[in-house]
Amino acid sequence: MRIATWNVNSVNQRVDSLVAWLTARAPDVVCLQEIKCQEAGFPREPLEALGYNIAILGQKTFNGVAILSKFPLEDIATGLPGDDEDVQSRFISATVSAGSGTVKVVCLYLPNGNPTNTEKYPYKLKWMDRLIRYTHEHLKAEEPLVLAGDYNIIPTAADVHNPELWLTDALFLPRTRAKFRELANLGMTDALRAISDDDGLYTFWDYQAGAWQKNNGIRIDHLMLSPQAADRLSAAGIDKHVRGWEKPSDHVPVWIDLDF
DNA sequence: ATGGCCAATATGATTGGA
Repeated sequence: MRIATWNVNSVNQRVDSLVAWLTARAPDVVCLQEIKCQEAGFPREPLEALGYNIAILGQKTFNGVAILSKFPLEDIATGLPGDDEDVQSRFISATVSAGSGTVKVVCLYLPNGNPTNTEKYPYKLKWMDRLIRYTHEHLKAEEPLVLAGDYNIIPTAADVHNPELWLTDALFLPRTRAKFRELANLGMTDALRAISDDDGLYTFWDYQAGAWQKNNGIRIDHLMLSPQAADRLSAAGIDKHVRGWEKPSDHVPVWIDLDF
């Protein structure tokens, strides 16, 4: 089973790229972030034509997440538990069954957290605490679980082209990275790092200041795997070339293969 | 952080992104 994540930065701006990429990479399940539309405005038809079922948590203008799956989507749930006041559309989950196995897939869009001297950074840290609690609870099932999405977290200095520039940024602050390690230490495996220790593996290049041309990137899109999912991991990759397409998102797709 | 961007909005300037 191939599972991918991609922050598309407006799904309606990315339909042509999405169709081209889905056709070439042929993922079974795709987690999309920043669809930037309500459910009624989601471009269902071209994606359903490729054989995908779709679960959507939309929001006007900002955020918004969706899961595409060639297998039926069951037990769809929206919203990360732990804060009834949080109305931002950043979390949707579903269970996917292939013939030979079942996996729970979570699609998440973790808050950016900048500027750090505003309420945005505490919101990010609290969101991470909620994600850690959610994961802790769901790991008790001892089943394949994949947390895929835009984490807005640079885990280590090996995941950024120029670490010095990010030292005070919400994506790279010690407190942010410590909470990411806390998630990992529950027993979640960073799929890409289980496959490769290479430097220069990035998933985001800013639109500004020629970041793409200079390869001034960061790795912030991740698939975190429960032990039962990690034991089935056979491959992982970043589709970097997509950043060079016409009218690109600033993020590129990341994918894994699980042996189901 | 930023020279340089991009997307959405009852739009033509502002907000948010990372």
